[in-house]
Amino acid sequence: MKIATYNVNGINGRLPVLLRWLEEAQPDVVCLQELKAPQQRFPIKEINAAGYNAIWNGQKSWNGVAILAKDLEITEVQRSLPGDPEDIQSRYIEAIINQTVICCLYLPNGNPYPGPKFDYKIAWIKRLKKRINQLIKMDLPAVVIGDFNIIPTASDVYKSERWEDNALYRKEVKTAYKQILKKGWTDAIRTLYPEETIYTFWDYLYNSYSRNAGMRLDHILLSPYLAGNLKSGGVDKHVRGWEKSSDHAPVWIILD
Amino acid sequence: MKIATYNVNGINGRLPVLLRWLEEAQPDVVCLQELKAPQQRFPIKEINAAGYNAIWNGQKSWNGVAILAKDLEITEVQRSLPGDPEDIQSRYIEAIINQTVICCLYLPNGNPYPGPKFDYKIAWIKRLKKRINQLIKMDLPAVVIGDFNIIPTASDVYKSERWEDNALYRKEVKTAYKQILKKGWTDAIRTLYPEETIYTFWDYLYNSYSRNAGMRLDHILLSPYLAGNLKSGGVDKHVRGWEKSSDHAPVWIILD
DNA sequence: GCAAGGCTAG
DNA sequence: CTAGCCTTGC
Repeated sequence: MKIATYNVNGINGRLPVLLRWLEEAQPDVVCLQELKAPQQRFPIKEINAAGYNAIWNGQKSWNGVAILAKDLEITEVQRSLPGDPEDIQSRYIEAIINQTVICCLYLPNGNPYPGPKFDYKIAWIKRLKKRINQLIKMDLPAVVIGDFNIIPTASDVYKSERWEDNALYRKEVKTAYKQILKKGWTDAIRTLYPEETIYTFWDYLYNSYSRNAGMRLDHILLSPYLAGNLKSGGVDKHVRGWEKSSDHAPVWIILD
Repeated sequence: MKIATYNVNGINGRLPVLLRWLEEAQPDVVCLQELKAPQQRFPIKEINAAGYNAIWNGQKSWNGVAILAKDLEITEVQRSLPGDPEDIQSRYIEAIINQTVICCLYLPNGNPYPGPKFDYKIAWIKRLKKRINQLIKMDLPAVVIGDFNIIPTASDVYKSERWEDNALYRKEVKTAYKQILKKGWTDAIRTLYPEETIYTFWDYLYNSYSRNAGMRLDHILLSPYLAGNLKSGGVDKHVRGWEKSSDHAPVWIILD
């Protein structure tokens, strides 16, 4: 089973690129972030025509997440991250597909630091930990996947020294990520490539992509149940170079 | 010499359509209206690459006029319509090309009627008459061409009875147009096709184009000196059906 | 319905 | 830089 994540940065503006990549990559399951479209404006017709079922959680202008699956039933489990009924941002959707729990997330960016947006990010991570640690406790086959807006280590960003006070790289955030791994989650891409420089995001500004001034923000975490099934994985970096591309590239793994 | 007018409704958004039409129609002289681009954002490089010289009078967001010519020298005569130094709208540009005076105009729409915008339109027409009647008095070969925002007669609009109070069809405006013709200007398209229903504009709304609910707003007037040289002319109506088209279609004549 | 610009967020 | 939304004008 090939499982991928792609922050599309606008599902409607990105549709031609998304369809082109789906056709090329043929993933079985795809988690999308930053739909930037209200629930009714998700292009379900075109997604269906490409051979995918989908569930999604839209929001006007910002955020929005979706899970797509090809020839597999999608059983929706959660449409929001438990723990804060006041939180109305569409950043989380969870489903069972092919006997595997798929947790698709778009974690808050948190900038500027310090401030309420950073506090919201930290609180959101806390809720996430609670949710996903339950999955481990229940010994379920689970994948936590999406745009974490977290740069895990200095190797995951170009010129890390410039990012110390950025919410993507603040020590509170890196610590939280480490704690998640410590509970038993496997960072699939880093496990496959322990030493390589791997980025999943390049800013639209400053010619970041051509200078390869990127960062690794999009992650795929495997529960202990699944860790041994990891076959391969990677970043479809070339997609970032396509005309009208997102600022993120798709990330994928294959589980057997 | 083939001379055309085309209200592009945004020169930058319309560039692919404009270049496609230039390639297809091969006009020698083209007058453009509604550039909707400041002076510095006119795509002169692409226009040059298509084989055209150009002069233009840009304005941020609104209006804007240009004259293009292929293999012909453009001698700019006026960058605004004389008679009101306070008028800063970019609606007029005049040049001599191939020994012919080309007056390219984008006449004010004038809606809503009544009101200051309508008064501005009437005042603008008065200034125009003054300018172009001088050209006749001097017995010059001259073409007054562009988007007049005037529906000359009931035959020039779908369901004329609905338009009596619209600034495009108000009697003051129709009367002014008739007065212009009376001074000796020849409405080239109407002269070539005295009886046909000919439209040059179809609103983006209400499926106007597919219902052919249009109007004739773009005109080419010939001075007496040139009237006998009119060979042929027409409206490139099919261009209005192209993907991402303007709401106007190009209008052209051939003079010998 | 469409284009531009100004806004906000990244 | 880029997307979406809002406003303005037609």
